[in-house]
Amino acid sequence: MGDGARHIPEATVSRLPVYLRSLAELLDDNVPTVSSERLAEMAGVNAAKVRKDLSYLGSYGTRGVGYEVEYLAFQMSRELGLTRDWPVAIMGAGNLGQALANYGGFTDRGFPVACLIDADESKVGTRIHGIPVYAPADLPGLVQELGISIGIIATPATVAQAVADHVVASGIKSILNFAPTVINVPEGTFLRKVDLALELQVLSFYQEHRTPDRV
Amino acid sequence: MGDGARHIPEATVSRLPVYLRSLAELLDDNVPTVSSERLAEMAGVNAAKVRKDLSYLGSYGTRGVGYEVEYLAFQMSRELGLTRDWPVAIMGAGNLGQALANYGGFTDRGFPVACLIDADESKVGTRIHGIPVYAPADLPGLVQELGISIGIIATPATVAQAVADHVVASGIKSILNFAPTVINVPEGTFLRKVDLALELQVLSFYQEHRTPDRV
DNA sequence: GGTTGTGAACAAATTCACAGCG
DNA sequence: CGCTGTGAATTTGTTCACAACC
Repeated sequence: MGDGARHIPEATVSRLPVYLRSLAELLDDNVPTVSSERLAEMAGVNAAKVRKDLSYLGSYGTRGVGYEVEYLAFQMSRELGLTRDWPVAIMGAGNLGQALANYGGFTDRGFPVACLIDADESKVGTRIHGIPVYAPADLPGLVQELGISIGIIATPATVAQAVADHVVASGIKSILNFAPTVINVPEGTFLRKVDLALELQVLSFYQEHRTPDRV
Repeated sequence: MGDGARHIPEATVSRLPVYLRSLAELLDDNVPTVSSERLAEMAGVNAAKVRKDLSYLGSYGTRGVGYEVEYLAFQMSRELGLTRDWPVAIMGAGNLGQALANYGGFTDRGFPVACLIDADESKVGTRIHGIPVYAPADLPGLVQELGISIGIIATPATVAQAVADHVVASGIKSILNFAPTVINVPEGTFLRKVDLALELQVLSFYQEHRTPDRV
């Protein structure tokens, strides 16, 4: 066991998955050690940032040598809580919900899609891409039985807040919101958002103002 | 005309679309003016931040009153470059590409999906959700003819860099990357990324470390 | 009175630069 | 000698607090 790191900055936390992906590539290629310089190149950041970020996890490097890939990958997975699966429920079996259910990337990375939830009676009881569709009222039971820990909101914006409330009431503590609206959650619930059109609007801004190199 | 704002901070730019969405709601409800306080509530930030952010666009508020919703929305749209459409090309007609093509949110917000591009010969020439599928070699011509300005990369990670290079070579200056890998673009090309699994991994971290209220 | 717009104070994040160690 | 780990410096972003103005 043993630890030694506490309070990792938010900015660092959101870069850890990027480093982990790079480490996975290196593992695939049987590369035994990696320098901060090389890891920075792979992750698209600079070397000082890599070293500072990794230092929050502990002193896992060796001066003059670099980081042992396998060991660092293990420590990072552990820190990120990725040594176990986190089943997710996708709220909304419309376009976006179905697409996400069919997107292999979640299951591959330890986030199996346990169920889809939709209010449409005609969808309940069917399977979409192999994933069973349940009614909203079934959610609390599913959370218990399947150990669902994350809710992905893929509903229209109009109902997103109500759906989020139901997700929280069902005992889920983490929400990833794809609906293009702000939702509020109580203390103790973690919320992140992905706003697809927002990203395009930001690109539009920088296209108008032929400003920087990389945004 | 007249202007008066220059060099808007990145953090502000990525909040502008959120404010704009709130303003659109207020417009729908025929609300004539809005205070920074109310706008902050709708956008999920605090009032001081709203005022500072809006001040970069110019002095569009009235002390003691607030901001005129319609006027502010117009100025913001103009600043974001949203007074015209920006046609996009989706690279990759697999799961994710098809889902994005079918996702109404892009077209609705001024980013019509002009085409899908896929290397698979059997898909080329067909239509998916009404969007025509072309071969990669057709891209430069399409950029010219359809005025495509943004490329959305929805290919597997393995080919994402090559696809990005092709997008850039075809004359596109803005890229939104959905592939779970880092891609490099030359100076003068704008790049943003959406990493779906990354967001879940960050939630996993905070779930392990029962840390904050909101992430 | 009410609300904006903004300098000044503060906090977070990034980068520098080098001592410390293998 | 090479590369990490980290304090210090710098930059960027946020929040405060209040004068300016309607």
